[in-house]
Amino acid sequence: MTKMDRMQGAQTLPLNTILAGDCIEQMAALPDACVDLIFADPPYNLQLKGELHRPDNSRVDAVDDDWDRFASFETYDQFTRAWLTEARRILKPDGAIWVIGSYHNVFRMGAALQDLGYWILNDVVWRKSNPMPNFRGKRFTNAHETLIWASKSEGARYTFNYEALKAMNEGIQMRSDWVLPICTGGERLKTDSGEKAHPTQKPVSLLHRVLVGCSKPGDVILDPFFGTGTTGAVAKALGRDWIGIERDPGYREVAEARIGKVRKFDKAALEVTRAKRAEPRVPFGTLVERGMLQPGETLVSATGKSARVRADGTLIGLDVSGSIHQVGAALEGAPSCNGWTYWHFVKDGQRVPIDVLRQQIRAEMHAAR
Amino acid sequence: MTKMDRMQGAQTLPLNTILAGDCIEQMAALPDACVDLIFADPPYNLQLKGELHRPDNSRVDAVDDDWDRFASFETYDQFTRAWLTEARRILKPDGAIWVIGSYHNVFRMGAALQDLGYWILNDVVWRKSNPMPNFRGKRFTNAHETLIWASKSEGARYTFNYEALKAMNEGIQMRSDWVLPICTGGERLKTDSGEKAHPTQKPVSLLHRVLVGCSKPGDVILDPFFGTGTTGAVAKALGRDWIGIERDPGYREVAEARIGKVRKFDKAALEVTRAKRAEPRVPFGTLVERGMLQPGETLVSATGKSARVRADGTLIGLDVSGSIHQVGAALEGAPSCNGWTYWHFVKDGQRVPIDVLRQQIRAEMHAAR
DNA sequence: AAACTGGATGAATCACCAC
DNA sequence: AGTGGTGATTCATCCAGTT
Repeated sequence: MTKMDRMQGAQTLPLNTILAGDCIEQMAALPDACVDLIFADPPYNLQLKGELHRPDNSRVDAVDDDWDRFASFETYDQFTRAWLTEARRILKPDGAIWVIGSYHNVFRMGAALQDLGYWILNDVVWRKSNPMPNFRGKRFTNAHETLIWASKSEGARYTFNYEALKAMNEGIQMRSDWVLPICTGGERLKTDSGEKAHPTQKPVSLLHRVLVGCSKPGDVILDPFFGTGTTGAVAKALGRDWIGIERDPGYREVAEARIGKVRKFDKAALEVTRAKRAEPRVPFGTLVERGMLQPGETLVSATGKSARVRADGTLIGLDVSGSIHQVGAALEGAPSCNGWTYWHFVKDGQRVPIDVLRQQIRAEMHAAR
Repeated sequence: MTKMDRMQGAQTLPLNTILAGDCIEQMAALPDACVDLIFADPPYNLQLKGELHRPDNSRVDAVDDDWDRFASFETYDQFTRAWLTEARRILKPDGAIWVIGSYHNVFRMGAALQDLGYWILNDVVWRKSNPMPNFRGKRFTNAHETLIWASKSEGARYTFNYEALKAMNEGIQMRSDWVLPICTGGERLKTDSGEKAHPTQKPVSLLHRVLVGCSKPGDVILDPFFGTGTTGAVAKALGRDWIGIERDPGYREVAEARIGKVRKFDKAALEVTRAKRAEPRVPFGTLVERGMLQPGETLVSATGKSARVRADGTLIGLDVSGSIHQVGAALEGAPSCNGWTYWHFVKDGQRVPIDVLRQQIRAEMHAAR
């Protein structure tokens, strides 16, 4: 792309503004092949039924906004295919799209992307370091969301800043799973009355990684579900042009104010994004799952006690069952016990502390970082 | 389910065998509602174009077997919907399914599951601790695969061993992202000539977590894409019955030999941490009947509320009377309240939760059994 | 001042049995 | 099948207020 092209585009495109209205209609008013990258965080169609309370009886503030309600999967699919069709038309031939969703909607979006001729490059998992737990103990903690990265078509020469991402990841190739905290604290935009300005504000760190990895300075980034404008804020800071589309006047107002305060190349703000990296916790159950220890196998202590391993990674001794720490403490009559050093397995007649197995797993995890 | 039902099922179902042939035809020959859990690892529809080479020019041994090739998304969808339809028919009403895939096929499977009436419970990310790097540096390291866990229909009472999974994870509830290594080393089955026996053999650890978490001893587990039989091997070790379906005689042979060598873990090892919900119900009135609490006695809460015990096992407070739960909820203005943990009696100046008395009764019931 | 404590909160498809 | 009663259930983080 020459400088001249960019100048012409800049004259006709509503750069660095928020378009008011429905995203399909607003995209329809844009010319063909004018956008380098699209980031889209559409309604998830959560289909929540009743209220949910935490064990302390406080009420969970659910996403029950009108914009997230659809009559059926069919209705949702029609909506999805309509906006993805317009999005593809306005993408440049070597442009790309990122979409984000949860299991409620992401499978439908992925299938639609493929059907419409997009070419999926990766799916990326945003592993939340601090998700909301499953309060009723009925399912796994819903601890991630899924992003899909796709080019406009097969064979397109999409932008991928491999070295920048590798540098961002301490010299190791960036993987398809990203550990990032959810948007809380000072980053979370509030109304004057102290409520959250938007129920699903995405963290700056997520957009930072997407835009650093998959766009260049001067690129045009479009977000058809702009909300409170995280995409615009990060694009501005990184020296990209942006176009937002948002229906809700309240969200637009918050986004305008927010982006107005952003300074270009504000490196200090971007450094906040790094996720903390502590020594990984290795549950004892992992050793059992991986077959390093067998259910039924006997562990022994230096004091001559013994217990047997169960399939769920608990131990069972005489009259007691529970974690390696609990059973160790009970057998010794002690208030607490470090099961990792207390318990040993027997190999070739030798007692080996189970902590040796934990070290092996930690070594693997470290290599995979 | 009674013992008799299980015996009848055992007589008609081809338990603990590998059925030879196409999975749709073989499932069609099974009766309605006969299976507790399905684990399915279908062809991924990978669509690899040419050969892939590492930086040192060695060739990557990719999945390019015939069974993994489909002419188009339409063909793949037809196949997917056909086998998922049969799978749903043979599932018991409270049964569930796990499917695994990558971005090539998982979006199509997820949408099909929803369209066919399955109810998605979680999507789970298998985060590989040792994935193959992206040799060309054109994309993110493809470091995960996606599993979908779904019940047969909305509202079904699926099996979820919450406490066992929590125990397996050092006392913290299990999340939707699982870090597990890929299947390598001694676990990876080889042919006589030393090649991989199957291109996509799944690790035992993955199936262990699925089966410990979502099935019970004695359940019937079906795997319609059996391959080298990881599902059968883990099911046998965990004391579950299994049915495999596999087209390829070579894979069947490897699987048979493999499963023949597996030993079932003993009964004590298969016992898993039990949920409190499984404990017998004790009416509060029993404590009064047995004289553990006296009619007229005052109970107190940690929040400073109080109420008095009546002879019929109800409480009476200011303006309210009813069960321990109802009075607690009313006094707190809460939607619900667990009276067992909310109310305390006073002994030697100390507040003691009435749940302690319930535990005494349960211990007696246990001893008398 | 630094450390500690209590409260709040986040895209959530979050019981089950007896009558 | 619908209703009502019992009673089981949470992790990481940030902030405000206190020691």
